[in-house]
Amino acid sequence: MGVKKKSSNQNIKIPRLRLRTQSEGTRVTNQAERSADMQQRIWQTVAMIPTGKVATYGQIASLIGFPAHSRFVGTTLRQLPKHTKLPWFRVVNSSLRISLRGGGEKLQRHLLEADNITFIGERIAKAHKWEATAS
DNA sequence: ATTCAGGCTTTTG
DNA sequence: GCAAAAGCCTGAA
Repeated sequence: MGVKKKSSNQNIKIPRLRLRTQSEGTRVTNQAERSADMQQRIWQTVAMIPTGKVATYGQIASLIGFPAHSRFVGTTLRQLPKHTKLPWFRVVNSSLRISLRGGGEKLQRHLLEADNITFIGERIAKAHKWEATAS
């Protein structure tokens, strides 16, 4: 594969989404529109985490092109409806630990274990970290 | 406009 | 490995 790698950039394929057109009759600010677009990208990226793998918030943020927005990834996932089809539970913090506090932690771990993911204490085995590769 | 808290990350000690 | 501090960015009050 004659792929030239520049700096520490990984061979990651970033999903390209069309910017949605302005909805009629509804004026949205540029900022709101940008956030909505970021959320779309977050959803799409999270959706492609394969079963048995986990990604970090920062990893998702980098994949969508905003490496400094790891917290926003968390905020976005938090707002998901309970019945969502998105595998939100496959996103963990940079220590490969569950960030959720309260009852959510138990649920997330349960869902991850259902995906055949192994824990070492509170930490997820490194082998489970998802490495997005160019297809 | 300002302040604060949030499913974060990285650096230091 | 862990705790504290500092960055970073957004949404809500």
